[in-house]
Order: sequence, then structure tokens, then C-alpha cells
Amino acid sequence: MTPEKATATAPERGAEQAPEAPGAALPLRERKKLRTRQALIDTALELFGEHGFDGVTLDRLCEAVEVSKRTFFRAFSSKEDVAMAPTQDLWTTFLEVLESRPSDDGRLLALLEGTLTEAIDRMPADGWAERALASRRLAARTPSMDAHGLAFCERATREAVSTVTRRFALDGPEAGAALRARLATDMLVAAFHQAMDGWVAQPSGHTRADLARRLRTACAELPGALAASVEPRRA
Amino acid sequence: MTPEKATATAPERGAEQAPEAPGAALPLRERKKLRTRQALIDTALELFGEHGFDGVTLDRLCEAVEVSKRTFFRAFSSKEDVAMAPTQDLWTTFLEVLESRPSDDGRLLALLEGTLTEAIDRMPADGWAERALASRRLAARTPSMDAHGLAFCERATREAVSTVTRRFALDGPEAGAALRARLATDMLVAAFHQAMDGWVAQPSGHTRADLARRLRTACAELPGALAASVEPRRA
DNA sequence: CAAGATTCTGCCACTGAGTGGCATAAGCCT
DNA sequence: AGGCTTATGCCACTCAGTGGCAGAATCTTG
Repeated sequence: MTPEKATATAPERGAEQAPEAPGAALPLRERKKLRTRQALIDTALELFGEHGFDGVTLDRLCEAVEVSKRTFFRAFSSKEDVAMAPTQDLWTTFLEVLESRPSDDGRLLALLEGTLTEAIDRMPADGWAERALASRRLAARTPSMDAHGLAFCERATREAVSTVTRRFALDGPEAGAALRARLATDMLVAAFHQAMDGWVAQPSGHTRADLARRLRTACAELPGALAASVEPRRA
Repeated sequence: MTPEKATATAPERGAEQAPEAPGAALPLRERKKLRTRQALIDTALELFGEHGFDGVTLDRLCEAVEVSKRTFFRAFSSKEDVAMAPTQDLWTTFLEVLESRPSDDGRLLALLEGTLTEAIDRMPADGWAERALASRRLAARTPSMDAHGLAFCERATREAVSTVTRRFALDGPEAGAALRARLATDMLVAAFHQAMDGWVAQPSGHTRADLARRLRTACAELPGALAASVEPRRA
């Protein structure tokens, strides 16, 4: 029994789970675990936002949630981890969607962009955007959080490439196929980061739909970025 | 007096420094510092390679180099830092070259690729390739090192974009110019990572020229990656 | 070359992240 | 309801990283 993938234990109990309330029909134990997890995330983002990431010790956070430090580390792998949870959820969902997506033909980047758009759409409507915003704002001024986020992104990228090459065949010479798949995924990630940066910087209107719109814009700029020319600036 | 940029203190003493021996004519104090720094890097890569990153404590490393832990942290900002020094040197040089490069017209990505190629060429001929290889092999099996490397890359990317937009004007609509510059730089970084991965994986012949060649190959695949099409694989 | 001003180094004590072990309590399965 | 499984709390521990201070090494100036 692997308690890691909480959602993966649900299928056993038939099709009673509503799409809008994931984990509503889980065993009590799992629900409690998820509740503590969510409480840790919310409280962490609140405290970190107020006193800064380094200004809050784990002891203080655990005391606020009334949980032992040992329990914290069973839910999260590091202090950075809890603060990056919103982004991690997004990429995890991205991989799930990519795995179960109907097999279209077409441009790989369009496929990836569509997959990420749907993942954004699947994020919980209540509060994900706010949590993601708080998390990213915090990461912008906390190097270790930024590093942690990039590392997770990297792992997700690797898995995505693995899934793509397993499920799809790329056109062109077989030799560079894996290389192209990887580069294309990196392009999506780069576009997403740009979208996120702009989204975080805007003063208001932080909705998921708006983030998806920015992702489309950034992806549309990719060909222009590849071909862009420069000329010396006359100062 | 800022002792951070060791090479920046040299210009005061005229043009006596040979291009092949950087820092050969520095004050004794600086030379000693550089020697300790290099000893720490070499010993660290050796010990980490043998016992793994987590298998070597800083106390052990410092004992081996006969230096106090306090001194270690004056030379490096973290345990990961010392092991990622070769990559850091490369990106630092990349930024220097980018800053002082003659203002060509042409494609931005070609400019960036040329700049990175020259930075690779400027790496010390004695041992850089070996150190870089050891460092990357280590990073591949040490998540915290990987994260640290990515974070440094990210900072370098930001600085590169800043330099590019300051020194050059991009064609196309002004609105998305910064966006395109950033995306183009990210593409270079993605290509470089691919080049590095392939270079590290090859069984022998780890020369700087070979790395540069792989960078060219990866960059050449970028348009293909952008346009690549997929079709479902019939299993 | 000597003496004074700088700056680096080593030592010590300390905070805080992260881990392992074990007793206990809570949820789970007949 | 009673045994089984699994999460939790508590304790002690290791190790990365920091601040302070005394002393040594290097640089500078007369």
C-alpha cells in the first residue's frame, strides 16, 4: 500500500467521486492528512509573507498549526517544499494530463501548451490562484525557494519528455528526436515562466484564465524569439 | 577595495599580465586566497566523487585541505557552491564576454551562441574540462547540487537579458522585445544543458572543443524543436 | 627596516534544518 | 469489540551555516 499518491487510492471505491470535489470520499485518515497538509501550506504562506521565509522557523510554523516537526517532514520534504506546493501541484497535474491525453497529431509544442493550459484549468477554483501568487512573490525574494522550484520544474520536464517519447513519434531524423522533444519542453517551460512572471507582476486580476492567456501570448512569441535580430543600440 | 572580483584589481598594475596566466602577478595575499580556493575545489570534487556529496561533511573537507570551516565560507557561499564552481566560472565568463563583445548585427541567438562558445574557449586549458565533468556527474546524482546549479543559471540568464537589452535593440514590436530576449536566452540555456548532458554521457574525449561542437549541434536543432510534429505511436 | 594599519585566519559557541528511534494514540478491518 | 496497521509526538542527534573575537599574516608608510 503506497500512501504517496492519495488520489490513486480512490478508484477502488467505484465512480462515486465527483469531479469537482477531489478526495471528498477518501478514508478519514487520508482526509485528516490532507487537511493538515493544507493547513501547513496556508499558514506557511501567511507567516512567510509576513515575516519572510528566513524570518519564520519551522518550530514556529509547527506551533502555529499545532503539529510536531516530525509530522511536517512526513508531509513535505523541506521547508522550501511547503511554500512551493502550488507550483508543484500544477506540474504534477500537467504530467497526469499529458499521460491521459487523447493522441492528437500536430505540433508538439501546441500539444504541450494545450496540456499545460488544461492543467491550469484543473487547479482548484478556491484559492489556488491566491496561493500561487503568494508563493511566487515569496520565491522572487528567496533564492533557496527559487532554486527549489527550478529543480522541481527540471524533474517534471524530464518526466514529460519521457512520456512524450513513449506515447508519440516525432517527425524528422530519429537521431535527434529525443533532443528535439527535450528542447521543445524546455521552450514550454521558458514560456510558462515568462507568463508567470508577468502574471505575478500585474497589480490585480490574478485568475487562472488570465494566467492561461499569458501562457498563450508567451508561446506565440517563441518563433519571434528564435528568429529575432539585433542591432547595436546607439547610446 | 572590493576583493570579490580578483581579476578586476589587476588593471592597476599595467599590461604585464600574460593572457595565459590570469592572476599570476597579483598581490601575495590574493594569490594565497586563490590557491586555497582551488585546493578546496579540487579536494571537494575528489572527495565527493569518492564518497558522494552527502558522504562528506564540510569538517572532513576542511580538515583535508587544512583550513577552518570559517575560511571555507569566506570563499564559497555553500557546500553546493564549491562543487559547482566550474559551471559558475563558465557563466561568469559568458557575462563578461557578452559585455565586451563588439556590436554585431544579426540574429540574437547566433550572438548568444557565439558568446558562449568563446566563453567555453576561455576556460583554463589545464583541468577545467575534467573538473566540469566531475562536477556535472556529481550534480546528476545530487538533487541539491542540481538545484543550486539551476539557480545560478537563472541569475546568469537574468543578467544576460539585462545586458542584451541595454546594449542592443531588437527588431519587431517594442512591446514584446524584453520577452523575446528572455525567451531567446532561455533557448540558449536549454541548448547548452542538452550539450552538457550529451558531453558528460560520452565515454571519453571530454575536451572544450567537443563541448562547443555539441553546443552548435543543439542550437541547430532549436528550429526543428519549435516546429516538430508528433503522431501517436502505435504500440 | 620597523612600526602601524588592514585584512585574513582559526577557534568557539550558537541557531536551525533535517533524521532516526520508540512509545502512544488514532483510524482500520474483520 | 479486539487486534492490526499507520500516523503522531517526543527526544536526542548530526551537520550546514553564522557571528564574535583574538592573533597572525600581509600591506603600507616613514
